[in-house]
Amino acid sequence: MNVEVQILEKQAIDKAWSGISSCENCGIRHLALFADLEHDDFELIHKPVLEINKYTGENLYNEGDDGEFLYTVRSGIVKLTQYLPDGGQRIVRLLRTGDVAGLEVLVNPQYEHFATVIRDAQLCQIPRDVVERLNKETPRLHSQLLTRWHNAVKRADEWLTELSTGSSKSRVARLVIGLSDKSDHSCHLFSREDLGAILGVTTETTSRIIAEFKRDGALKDQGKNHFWADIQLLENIANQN
Amino acid sequence: MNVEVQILEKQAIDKAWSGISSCENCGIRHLALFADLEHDDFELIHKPVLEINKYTGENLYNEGDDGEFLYTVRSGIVKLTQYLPDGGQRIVRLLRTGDVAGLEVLVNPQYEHFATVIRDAQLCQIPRDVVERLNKETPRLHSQLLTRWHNAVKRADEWLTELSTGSSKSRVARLVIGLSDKSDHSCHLFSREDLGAILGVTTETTSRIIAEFKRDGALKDQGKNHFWADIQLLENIANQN
DNA sequence: CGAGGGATTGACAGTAATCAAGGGATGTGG
DNA sequence: CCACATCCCTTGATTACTGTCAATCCCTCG
Repeated sequence: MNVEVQILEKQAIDKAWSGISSCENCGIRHLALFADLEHDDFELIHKPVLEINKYTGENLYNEGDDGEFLYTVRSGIVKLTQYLPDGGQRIVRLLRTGDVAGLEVLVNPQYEHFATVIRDAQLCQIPRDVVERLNKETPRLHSQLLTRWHNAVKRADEWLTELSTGSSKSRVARLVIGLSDKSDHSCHLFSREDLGAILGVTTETTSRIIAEFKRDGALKDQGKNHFWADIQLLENIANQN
Repeated sequence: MNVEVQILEKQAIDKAWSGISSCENCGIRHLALFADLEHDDFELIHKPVLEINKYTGENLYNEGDDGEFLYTVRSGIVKLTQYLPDGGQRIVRLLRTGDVAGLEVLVNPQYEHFATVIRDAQLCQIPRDVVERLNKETPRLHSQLLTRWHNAVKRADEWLTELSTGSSKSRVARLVIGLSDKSDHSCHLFSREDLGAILGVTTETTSRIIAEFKRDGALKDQGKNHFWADIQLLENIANQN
């Protein structure tokens, strides 16, 4: 952990101990796990909720680790990866603002994925105890928890039907669409390796297809894996072969 | 719906109205959604929970339908299917004894899949109201609900890493292992079309690979899609190419 | 400027999809 | 009881796609 993170965490610790209000007044609370909590509920938080920063490539936790914390994503993107016995790997989900990493520890003591930041992220690190206690003592957390689980399943299903069905080209097109901001056609991609692990294809295939999209004008390179995307054209590609 | 089903449903209706005890004394309750409920909780069930029989090929509900019921699978197998805009289809999950179809209606009013029986099934049809009411009034349902959601996500992730990663041959091998009873090496498969839709490959490819397994002795045909499986050999196949 | 890591491209082999035809079981009607 | 139709499974031939191995390019960083 670098010095900058330590300092940020120090500030966060101060904030947490100086008053639980950090959660109650959270700027993204309407998106977060604690959205429905009321004033008194926050009294139940007796362990610090840290606000931490993690940078691309850093790891949150590993599969099999004892699940001490849940992480709410405030900004950035986290990937969840699983490995096969033969070494094959697959990214099974991406987490973005409002999503929670490590929900499974409320049911099972160990993490079920490798969680890695793939776009600089700001996270809330919530001790498992806190969520368990709130879950026992206030009904206002239940519906948020059910909603998170529901979203995870829904996303997993879409991942399967949209990103793991059809030709490589269709799948890359669907992924690019999913990573695009439809309002301004901007699109920030990940490394070809990660894109491949999301789609279950090799990095070479991914690279070839994205290069082809660039040649066809479906993507316009703006440097740093940042592109302008022709959504309509990509949708046509996604729905044909 | 045929006459036999009507008669069975009639019996089930009689049972349900004759006393809510049908759920309280359910033979598979330890596996079911209501596992943790206590005597008084059953008083909250004011609508009939029907026990229905459905046969292979019959449909439980369609994507987009208004979700009036949840279904607990007592026996048999139900597939959940999703379609792509271009007509492609994909089976995203199989439900077996103890699983619940249609959980999503507790969060969202409409079903999110097509649910179809692929092995003759006995189901409990539970009105959504009943579960919602229980969920509001007794905390003992929460942990079961969270567990169901957790299982659904876990299964979805395994589906992706094990059944949608690697060569067709590996994937078919993994699927066959997953459908095998390890204690007696028996294995009951589905139609080649369904197997293909589970794996995201064509029926021809699936058929070729299963035929090859038969020639190699990994599977021994016992008629009616029933096989003896050499698990060890299949695992070797799954973990190489 | 050189080193290193990711992205791209090429050539080729291997795999899976497609199109098409046969085989085998089941069920129905003559 | 047999002939035939139907449905699904199997197989073949061919094409198209994707993985593999290897080389090169490009950008960033030291």
